[in-house]
Amino acid sequence: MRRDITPMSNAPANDLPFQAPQAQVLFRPGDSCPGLILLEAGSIRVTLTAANGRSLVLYRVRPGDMCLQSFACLTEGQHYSAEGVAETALKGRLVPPDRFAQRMADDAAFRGQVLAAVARRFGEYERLVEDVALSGFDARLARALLALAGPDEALHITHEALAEETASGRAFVSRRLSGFAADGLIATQRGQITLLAPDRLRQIAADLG
Amino acid sequence: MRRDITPMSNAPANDLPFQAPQAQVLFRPGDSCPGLILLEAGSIRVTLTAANGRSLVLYRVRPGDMCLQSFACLTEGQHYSAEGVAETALKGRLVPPDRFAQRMADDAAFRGQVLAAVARRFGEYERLVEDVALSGFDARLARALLALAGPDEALHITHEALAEETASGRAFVSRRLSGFAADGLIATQRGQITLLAPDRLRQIAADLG
DNA sequence: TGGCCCAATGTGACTTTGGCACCGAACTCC
DNA sequence: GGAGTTCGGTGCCAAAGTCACATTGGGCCA
Repeated sequence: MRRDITPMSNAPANDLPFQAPQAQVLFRPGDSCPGLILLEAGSIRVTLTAANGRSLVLYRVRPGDMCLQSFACLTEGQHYSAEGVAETALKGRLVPPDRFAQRMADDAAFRGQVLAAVARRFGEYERLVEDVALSGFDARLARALLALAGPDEALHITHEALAEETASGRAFVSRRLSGFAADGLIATQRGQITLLAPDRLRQIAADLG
Repeated sequence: MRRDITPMSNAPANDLPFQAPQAQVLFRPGDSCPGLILLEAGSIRVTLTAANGRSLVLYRVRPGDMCLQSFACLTEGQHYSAEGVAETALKGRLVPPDRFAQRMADDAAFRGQVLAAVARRFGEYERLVEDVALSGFDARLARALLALAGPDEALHITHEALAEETASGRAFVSRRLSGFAADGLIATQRGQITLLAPDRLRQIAADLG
């Protein structure tokens, strides 16, 4: 394990409880893997950075889900290939590599849970590829806004961060947000965006034609 | 099973042998899943098409590998989300859903094989996302040329097909190929491309800066 | 309060990429 | 050798991404 994820002392034999503060870097490309993280509370953001310096958000791990970046490490003895950051304070459990192999063999419920998570992640990767390779930018931006908005239809996020979400550039995000605002879809303040017409955004996100 | 993949009659109890001719469509989005394909010979091309009509090649299944499009179906009872086509004549085995579940539970070697394949596919998805979202076009094109070239440093492929490989448009592929040819990197004839300077192509494919 | 600093945003100019249309060249099949 | 079809080249324009620089808003501190 790396970068002081804190194992708690009264851990049961197989699942090691852990927690991490917000903004903690959980793993970086090249790190070896301490085990499978089962997340109980918080959000992990997994980011990929290319050789040329550009980067984007691959996916997020939410409570009840597991961090499958660890998966390749656990089954193939590989290393992490992306970066994971705690978006919020985290609480969860850590299944060490040997326990992971054992539970995959013996524990049908655990196995089912892992396979289901793998299947979901495959689906999300497909959607991501479709998003970045086949969708128009406005659709991608609208999807990001809808996905990141809270129940109050507002987001606290900078244009810079939105650019990383949409695999685009900050300047272009600014321009398109201005466009959205001019169309009455959103209202922008510094560091905050409010969705005024989520239904019309959903229509843009559908991206036909 | 769909579109007349041909199960052979003298099949052993659990793995159903199958074969398919070249250009056979193995599955389309929405199809339900007949089982896990273990490929012994040939190549399956898996293609994703978006609502707006654009499409790209997600990955290929090669001999010794398995078609994990089936995976989500087998573990979650979902349906295919992409299209699979036999690029060449295929030979392989088909593990039906119930046998799949059983072997995942009982057969450690099989389970290991599946998990390894899953881990590999995750890696390939990451590379694909990096390719289409973070790389410049010339790097993507160079990678496609290198990946698809035979041992004789030549490819038989149309610009149209290269456009689908690179998630781009045919016209733009033509233009950039002309550029590559002008730089002495490749030679083009109708329906064929010869790599003249694979090392320089690899350098472009590395895409720094 | 006023000044300062810095992160966040707005904008002009330019490059790269993608889309569309149309043309000519090359191949195929009679 | 003529017709039809596929493939590739090119002009033109729109979308997307980049870079540089101006501007704004907020927080912080004397």
